[in-house]
Amino acid sequence: MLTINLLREQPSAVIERLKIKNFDATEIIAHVLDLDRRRRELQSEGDALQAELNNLSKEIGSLMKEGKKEQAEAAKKGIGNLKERQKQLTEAFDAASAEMQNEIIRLPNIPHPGVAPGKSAEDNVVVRGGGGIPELYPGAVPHWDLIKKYDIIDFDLGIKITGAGFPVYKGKGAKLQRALINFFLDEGEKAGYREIEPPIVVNEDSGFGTGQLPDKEGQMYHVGIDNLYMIPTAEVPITNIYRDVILEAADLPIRNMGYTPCFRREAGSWGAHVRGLNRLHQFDKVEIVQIAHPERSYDSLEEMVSHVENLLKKMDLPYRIVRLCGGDMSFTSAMTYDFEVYSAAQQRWLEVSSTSNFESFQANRLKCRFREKGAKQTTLCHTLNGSALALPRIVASLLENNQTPEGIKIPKALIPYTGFELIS
RNA sequence: GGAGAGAUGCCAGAGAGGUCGAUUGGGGCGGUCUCGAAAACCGUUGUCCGGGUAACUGGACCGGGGGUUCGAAUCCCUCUCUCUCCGCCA
Repeated sequence: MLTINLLREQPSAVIERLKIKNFDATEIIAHVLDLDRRRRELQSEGDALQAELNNLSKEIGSLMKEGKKEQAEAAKKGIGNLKERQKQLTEAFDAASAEMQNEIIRLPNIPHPGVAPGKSAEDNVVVRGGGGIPELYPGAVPHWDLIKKYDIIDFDLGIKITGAGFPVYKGKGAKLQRALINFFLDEGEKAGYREIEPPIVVNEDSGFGTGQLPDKEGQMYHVGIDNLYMIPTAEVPITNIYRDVILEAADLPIRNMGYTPCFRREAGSWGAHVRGLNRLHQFDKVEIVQIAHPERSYDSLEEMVSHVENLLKKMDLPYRIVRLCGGDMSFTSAMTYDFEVYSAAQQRWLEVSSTSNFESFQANRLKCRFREKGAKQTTLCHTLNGSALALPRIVASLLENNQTPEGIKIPKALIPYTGFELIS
């Protein structure tokens, strides 16, 4: 959520920069500023009235104390009208505030000046890449065939137990999951992240804090009886640790990470290119989250990008890093890097991580602030997060890229974690 | 799940219709003393929304929401959470 101060102070600059996201904010901002003006007028009038009422009450109080009953009763007489007026003012103020809030919430985050304009993924900027595209042997097949051949991931069994998109990992398939999670967490710890094991269902306030609610409730599984939401990403609980918190500047940046299963309904997004592990309702992910000083949040972003890149290098996966153009960025992000690994048998790039700086957009909703040493004033923090990493597509490309006639070779860095070198 | 108790500022804890943003203690910060530190003493210490260049100033906030009243931290209703006992249980 953008701050009202920014909209007040530089409305035209906001409109200009939101064009990069192909968003025309002209009308919304005009409406917001109008509501803001009205709201402030109403508040001034309401506050003055309240001050008058407070004074009258105090007078009545002292009259009562002095035993001047009649005078006190007389003073009560005029109050009725004032209270009627106050009721009107309060209602008008609440209405204007609520409407303003609803309008502001519709505005996406402002992209960083470094974000390129563009309409779709076609316009994204490839920053760099690494790892050679492997030459597969003639009998190579996509991962959805490999998992059957080696009986390591079972979609049909998942359908029986739960439904489509809930795979069952078996034997070496299950152990590979566990190995990847431990590998990612250990690497994260080396990079200075504190490990968190959060709840995987959250309340409404948390959903609102990171921006899943009120808009995207259709994308989350909802536990109706207790009004809780199953998390689509560990970003939600881990970032919400800092909801309604005032930090010290010296505490920043804060680096947390956590492994959780993630649940996504993916309503309406099934179709071509989502076979096998490419898109699931439940998957495992290690998420890294930083709370940063506004002046240094892009250092944090670079640091996170290097960390993710390092993971991909260690697993010898062919990858590329892409800076998303305005049109392909999420509503809440100011700058996003996507990491893609090449899936040799599918012959396409698969997104395995999205690492973003949200600047103060989430922090404003979260009320996550910090204070400079000695300062009285608080300032919104910047929040960042990234997948490091999401498992399914990593598994897909590991299986496809490393397949040989003898079986699937496990990358060296993972062998200490799997305890085996080959899936055969 | 049943019964009871409770929710106040960074923490502990007063406060039970009138001047309470809230006694007091601890902690933190600043100062005096000291070569320095401790102790002691003095001072200070929340958040949010308006107005004002500023000094300053109006309003709100005592778990959330609603009500009674001229006036509520204090009374009533409701929700949430915590604790104790009982039951159940990984």
